[in-house]
Amino acid sequence: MGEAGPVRRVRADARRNTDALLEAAATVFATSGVDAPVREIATTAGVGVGTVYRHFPKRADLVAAVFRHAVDACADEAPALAAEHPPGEALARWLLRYTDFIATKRGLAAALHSGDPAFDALPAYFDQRFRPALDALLAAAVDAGEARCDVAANDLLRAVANLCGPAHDAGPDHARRMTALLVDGLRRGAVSPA
Amino acid sequence: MGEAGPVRRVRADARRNTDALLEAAATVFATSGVDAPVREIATTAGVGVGTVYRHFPKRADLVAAVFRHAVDACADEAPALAAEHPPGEALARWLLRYTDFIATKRGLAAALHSGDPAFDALPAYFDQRFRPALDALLAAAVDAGEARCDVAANDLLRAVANLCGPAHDAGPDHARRMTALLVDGLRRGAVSPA
DNA sequence: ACCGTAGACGGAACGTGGTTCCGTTTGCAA
DNA sequence: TTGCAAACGGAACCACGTTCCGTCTACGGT
Repeated sequence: MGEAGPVRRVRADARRNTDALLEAAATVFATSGVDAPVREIATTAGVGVGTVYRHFPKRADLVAAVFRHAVDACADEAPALAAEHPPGEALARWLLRYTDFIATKRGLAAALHSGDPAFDALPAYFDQRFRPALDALLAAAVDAGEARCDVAANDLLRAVANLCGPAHDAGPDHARRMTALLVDGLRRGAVSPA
Repeated sequence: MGEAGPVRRVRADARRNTDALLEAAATVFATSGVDAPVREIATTAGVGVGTVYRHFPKRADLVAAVFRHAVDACADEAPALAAEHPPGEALARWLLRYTDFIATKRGLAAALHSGDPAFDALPAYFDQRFRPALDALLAAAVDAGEARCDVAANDLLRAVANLCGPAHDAGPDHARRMTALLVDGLRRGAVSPA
């Protein structure tokens, strides 16, 4: 099931452009929304449209790639936080980080439900990356007696996501405050470690 | 607050075209989805695009008009059914009719949440037409002891709509069967009339 | 019945955005 | 240094929504 034969090395400029495109797209999507024209992204990346389509055959593929990239960045912070903070603290910090992810990517999330086949695999990817990440944090916190044990990672992910749902509220940090509240409750019901 | 002065009569051909467009749009939307190009609708209606835009300044206005038209058609059947059937029967029949409406207009419903200002008034219109219509049927059925009295029209509308939500199920009449189930429950808990 | 005109009509033309094509350039291994 | 597979750029193409404007016509007035 591994790679077959000597993988033809990707050219350095090709990799550089892929990265530039991913970064440019993230910026542009944040600035002008997910509907920003491909040309704008190409320009921002200092690249021709042809190059965009070489790396991402369809516009939706680029959107999907940006999404995965963001998911990765967020998920990868879980172990990092776990290494630098006590379990309960790490859990709280990561959930706040996750809150930002959800809040930031609302536009992308909407696009996911557009029916485009390029997005079909994203929900699964979302789960596959976030669930284990949160599971680890949660287990550690529970073990350390710093979080209650009757909440599943999945429920937590969904709950926080929903908490950030309706954006017709006060200040921009409303979501963070709500999540903080939730986390508070999460850390209270803890039982002492065995 | 009434009309001011002699309203300049609308030309006969103008009205004919509006009707033709509404009908054509409904057909095309059902056939090719809500994203069908305006030109296709114009052609189907036997009209030039200029005429489409004379009657509906924005594409979204046409979509909204078709939606309202469909709402009207469905709501107007309520009194008609009430006149031809016993209350419980009328109620059941109309809810099935409403189920078809929901199932058929899923595409339109999705468009409603696109943020286009042309759709802002539609949810209110939906309520304003359907709630009273169902209220009447429901009240009559309850009075006749043919339906339980502890269900609100609003809840029923929402429930049926949700029932038709996920379309990843079996046969195309899945929604109708689900609604039938619901209606069954509705008619059971009835109490004899006073 | 006939006119004059407000208003309607059709469809070419325009602007924007996605996608394709292809001649040119370039990283890299021999 | 050289050869070429692969990558690049961006003009060109196509599909849409929307606008413009010259032409046509319903209909109230004579």
